[in-house]
Amino acid sequence: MEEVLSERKEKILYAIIQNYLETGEPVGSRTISKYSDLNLSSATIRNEMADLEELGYIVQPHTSAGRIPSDKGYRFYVDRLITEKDQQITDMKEFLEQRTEKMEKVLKKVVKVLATNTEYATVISAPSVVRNRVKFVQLSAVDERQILSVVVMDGNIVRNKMIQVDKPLDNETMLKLNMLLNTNLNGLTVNEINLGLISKMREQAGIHEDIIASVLNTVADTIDPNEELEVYTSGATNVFKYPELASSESAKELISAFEEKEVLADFLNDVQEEEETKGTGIQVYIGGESKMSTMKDCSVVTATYELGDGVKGTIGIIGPKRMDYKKVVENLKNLKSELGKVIDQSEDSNR
Amino acid sequence: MEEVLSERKEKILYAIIQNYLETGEPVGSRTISKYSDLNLSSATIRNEMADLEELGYIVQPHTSAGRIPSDKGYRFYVDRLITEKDQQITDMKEFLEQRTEKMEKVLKKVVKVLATNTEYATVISAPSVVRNRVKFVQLSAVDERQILSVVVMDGNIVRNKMIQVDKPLDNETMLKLNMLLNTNLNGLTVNEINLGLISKMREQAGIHEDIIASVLNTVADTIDPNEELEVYTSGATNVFKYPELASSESAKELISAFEEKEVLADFLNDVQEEEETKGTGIQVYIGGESKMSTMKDCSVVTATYELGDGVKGTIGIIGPKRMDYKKVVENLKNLKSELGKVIDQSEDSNR
DNA sequence: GTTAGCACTCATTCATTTGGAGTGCTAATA
DNA sequence: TATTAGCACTCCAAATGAATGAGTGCTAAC
Repeated sequence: MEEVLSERKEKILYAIIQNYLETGEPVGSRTISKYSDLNLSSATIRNEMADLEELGYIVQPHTSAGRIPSDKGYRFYVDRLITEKDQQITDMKEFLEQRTEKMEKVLKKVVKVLATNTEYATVISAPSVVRNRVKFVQLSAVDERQILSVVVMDGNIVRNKMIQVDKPLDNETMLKLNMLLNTNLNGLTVNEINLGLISKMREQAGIHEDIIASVLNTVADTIDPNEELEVYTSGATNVFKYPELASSESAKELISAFEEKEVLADFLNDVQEEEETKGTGIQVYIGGESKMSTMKDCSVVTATYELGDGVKGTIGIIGPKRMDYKKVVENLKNLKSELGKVIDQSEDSNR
Repeated sequence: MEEVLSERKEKILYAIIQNYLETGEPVGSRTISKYSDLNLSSATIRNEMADLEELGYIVQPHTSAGRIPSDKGYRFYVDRLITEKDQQITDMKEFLEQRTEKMEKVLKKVVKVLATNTEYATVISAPSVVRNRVKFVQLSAVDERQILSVVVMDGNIVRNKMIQVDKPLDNETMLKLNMLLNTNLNGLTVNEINLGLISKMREQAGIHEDIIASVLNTVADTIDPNEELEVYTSGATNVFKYPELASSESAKELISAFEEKEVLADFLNDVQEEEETKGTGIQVYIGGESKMSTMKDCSVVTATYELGDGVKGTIGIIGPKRMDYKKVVENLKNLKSELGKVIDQSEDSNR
C-alpha cells in the first residue's frame, strides 16, 4: 500500500485529476501532453498512464477511453490538498457563544451560503448538546391542568414541554419545585444527571414526583437522538448539475436522503464521533469511504465546528467525486468570516 | 364557456380521462371503443373525439397520437368527482385541540402517512395562528443579562425569545412586568393587539418599556410570515415515479421548491385565504390554475383542516395532472381517522 | 347517424454506419 | 536507455435510415 510515486508520475496523476475535475470527461494522453508544463509526448504519457492504472490510481471506463481517477486517485489528490492547509476550524466560538438568540436561523443561513457558494448539496447539524449544561429550568402553570416546563441549555438552546396534571398546583408548590429543579440541575450536563440524582430529587419532591419525572424527561428529550435530528440542508438540487449524479439511479436516493434527513443525521453523528478520536478538523470521504450506501457515487467533505465547552456540530458538503475539493476546503475555512457577516446581518434585521 | 356536452360525449370524455389516469399514455379511439360499455365503433369515437378536441377538452400531443386530457378536461372530471363527495373535512378538532404537546410531531407523521399512501408529494402547513389567542406570557431571568420570554398560544404553540438587557432586573420588577403582560394580552388574538394597546402598555411599564417592546415582538414573530413557514413535507421524491414529471425540466424546480419550502408556504397561505371566501373544503388546482409557476405540469389537491377557533392549516398533495384524484380525495377524507391512529400511537410512545 | 376501409402521418425502435478519440505496440531516434 | 512518431485497432457516440405500429381523417357504403 505504501508505494512511492516518481515525481513525474505524481505530476501526471495530479494533472489528470485536475483536468477531470474541470471537465468531468475522461482525459486522454494527448490532453495531458499539451496541457501540462512537463513537455512530454502523448506516447510517453501513455506509458506512464498505463503504470498509474496498474497501480490503481486511475481507471479506464472502457477500452479506448481516456482515464478517470479511481477512489485511490482521489485520495492521493485530497491528502495532498489537505496537508497543504492547516487543519482546524474550531473557533467560531466568539460568534455564537451566548449572543445569538436563534441559532437555528444562523445555521439555516450558513447552509444556504455554503450551498450557493460551492454549488454542492450541503448539510449542517446543530450543535449536539450531550455535553451541554443546563442553565435554567422553569415550571409555569399555564392553566389549571397544564404546566409548561422550559429548559434552557448553554448556547441558549430552549426546549419546552407541556405537562398535564390531574389537579392544579398551588403557587407555593410550584415555587418549591422550581427551586428544587434549579438547585439540583443547574450547571450539569445531561450525562451527569444520573439515576442517583434523579431518585434523590424524586424523594424531595414528595407527592409531586411525577412532575419532576416529566421535567427530567424534557431534559432527556433534549438529547434524545430522535429529537436531535436537528439537521439543516440546502442545495440538494445541486446534484442535478452534475450529470454523473443526476443520471445515476442514486439521484433520487440522494434527494430523498435530503428530504428525510435521518440518514444524514446519523452520518454526521458518526463523523463527529470519529472526529473526536482523530481530531483533524476536515475529513474527506470518497465514494464508499463513508458508510452511507446512498453516497457511494459521491464524495463528502466534512468539517466540525465548535462553540466552546464541547458544543460541537458538523458540516457536510456532498458532491460528485470530481468535486472541487480545493474550493470546498477553502469555503469551509472562510466559514468563520462568513459567519461573522451572517450574524451582523441578522442583528441588523432584528432592529 | 358554458357549453353542455351530450351525454355520450361526457361518457367518452370520462372514459378517455379514466384510461389516461391509469396508463399515462395517450388513448386512442380503438381503446375506448373496446373498453367502454357504450358499444360504438372506433370510427364513431373518432368523430366524437374530434369534437371534444375542438371544444378544448382533449388534445393530441402530436398528429397521429391518441388524445390526452387538457386542463379543461381534467377540470370537467374533477368537478364531477368533487360534487359527488361531500365537502368538508373540518372536524379534526376533537383530536388536537389541547391534548397534544407536540403538534409538530403529529403533522410530520400526517404528511408522511399521506405521502406513502397516495404516492404523491405532500405538504402540510402548521395551523396559522393569526386568529390564535395568547394564553400565557412569561418572562424569566436566565442570568443577569438575559431574559427569556415565553409565549404560549392556543393549541399550545410555544415561542421563546431571549432578550438582552443592559443591567439586571430585580425580582419585583419582573413580577410586575409579568403581571402587566398577562393581564393585557391574555385572550387576545395577534390582530387585536393594536397600537393603542401597545402604547398603553409601554406607558405602564415605565422605564422597562424596551422589554415590553421585545415581548410584543416575540408575539408578533409568532405570526411573522417569515417565521411562520412552518411547513412539513414528505414524499418529494415521489415525483420520480411519474415519467411526465421526472423527465420534465421542472422536476428539479419541484424538488427544490420542496427543499426551500417558501414557495410552498406562500401557496398554502393563498389557498387558505381563498378557502375562507369560498369555503368548499377541498380544492383542486390543475396545471396553471395554481399560481405557482413551478407547478404548471402538476395538479395540486388541497384541503383545509381546522382545530377550532379559526386555527386552520392546509394540506396539499402534489402529483401529475393524471393523478388519482379519487384516491387522493378519499385519503383526505380518511385523514380524520388516520389522525386518530397517529395520535394514539404518539401517546403510547410517550409513556 | 353509424361503420368499414384505406391512405397517410408520425413517434419509436432497432440495426447499421460512420467519425473520432484514445489506446497499445513497434520501430526509429536521440 | 528513455523518448517519440506512427499505425492498427478498439470502442463509444452520434447520425442515419428502415421497419413497425398506433392512430388519425376522410370517404363511401350501410
